[in-house]
Amino acid sequence: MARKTKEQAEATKEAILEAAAMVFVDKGISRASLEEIASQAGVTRGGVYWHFKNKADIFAALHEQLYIPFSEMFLEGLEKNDPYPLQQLEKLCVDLLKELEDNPQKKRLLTIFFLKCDYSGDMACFLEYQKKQKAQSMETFSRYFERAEEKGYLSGHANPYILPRALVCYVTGIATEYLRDPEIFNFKEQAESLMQIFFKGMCSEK
Amino acid sequence: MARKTKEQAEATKEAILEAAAMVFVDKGISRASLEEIASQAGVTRGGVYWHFKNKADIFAALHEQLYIPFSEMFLEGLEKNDPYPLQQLEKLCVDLLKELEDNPQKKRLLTIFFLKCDYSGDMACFLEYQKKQKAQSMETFSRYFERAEEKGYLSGHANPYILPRALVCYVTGIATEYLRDPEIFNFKEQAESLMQIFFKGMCSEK
DNA sequence: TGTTATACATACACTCATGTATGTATAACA
DNA sequence: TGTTATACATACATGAGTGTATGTATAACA
Repeated sequence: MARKTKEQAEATKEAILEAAAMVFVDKGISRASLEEIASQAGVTRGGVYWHFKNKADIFAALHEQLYIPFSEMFLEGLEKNDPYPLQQLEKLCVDLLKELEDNPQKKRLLTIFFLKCDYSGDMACFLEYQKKQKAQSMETFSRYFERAEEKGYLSGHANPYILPRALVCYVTGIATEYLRDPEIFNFKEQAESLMQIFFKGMCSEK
Repeated sequence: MARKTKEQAEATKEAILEAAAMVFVDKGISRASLEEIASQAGVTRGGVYWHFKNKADIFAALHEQLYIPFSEMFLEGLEKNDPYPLQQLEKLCVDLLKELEDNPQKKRLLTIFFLKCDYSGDMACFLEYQKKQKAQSMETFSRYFERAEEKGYLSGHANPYILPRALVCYVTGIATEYLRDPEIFNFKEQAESLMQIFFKGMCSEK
């Protein structure tokens, strides 16, 4: 009773990833066993080793699943050439937070990455990956701030080199604290205020 | 050749903690073995088990070492009754970042807590501990903002309920990103600018 | 329609860290 | 000064997870 169709095989691969996300959130990556992931996906460890090299390889697949879609949002926004780049960027950040609140899979994955993962040994390479991802985000953010500066929307004390870094810190900080304790924020109501606190300080006009 | 003096025993206990911090940063908590910690501290596993119940118990000791001193800073500031509570709070945050940069032990410990720890199983309880710690920080921050509001220093859109949370997110976000890649920030030069970005948006006068 | 590669299941060998039990020299204390 | 609790070292037992090797039914393909 073995040998499934190609589509069926792809389905079990996704089932394994889905199961892995659940087990990782629950037990943490270090304590998660491939045995438990396998059984929760309805296969044995043999099946898991067929689709993935090891635990880190599963993690890598989940990692891409999250980080690809996030960066696209901000790149698309750039192409619109909005007359108010700061408001545009602010709104994108608000949307990002709300999306995080509404999308349980993203919530699960980010929880794993921020709180259920020990980035050493096999996993250290993902810090490098995240660094590159984040450098790219900041590069994108810079474009928004540069446009804002060209149009004279930036106040003097806010230099455009440090602003994108500050924004990344603020947003990831909010996300981390939210995942650490989801009850402290209700993004549907508070995401706007949160981002306002950051952005209202940079406008040269009042 | 066993049985040391009480002071000697206390010294080996500290040696174990020091060794643990080094091994935790290097291998991560999940991959760190008590054997390696012991040998790096100049004892055997027997010695480690004499002073600590297990790995989580060692972690708990390191955890307290960091979180006690941090919260005191902001409480002391409150007693001074500074006429400009926002500037005072801003300066304390700047000092906190610079302290993080200058103090290698704090840097090591925070790196462990943010990047080398998988908060599940035995370790899940520390998230609770951190939540309480952070709630207390926010409580303290609130006092600064309340004073600022009484004196009319807060602009309308910045409500004092959400401000302390936002500040905590910003500062921890900066710390996390800094530990993830210490080269992106130089706090000696940039800590002021970073905190300015946050605070200049909340003052009603320009 | 026969062959082959696929998509797993099963079985095996091995490492490695953990917890505990026991031994022991000596500081502390009366 | 004898006794006892201390501060470890040593030895042992154990399990849990990992990686790989092998088995096998069948989809895919020619």
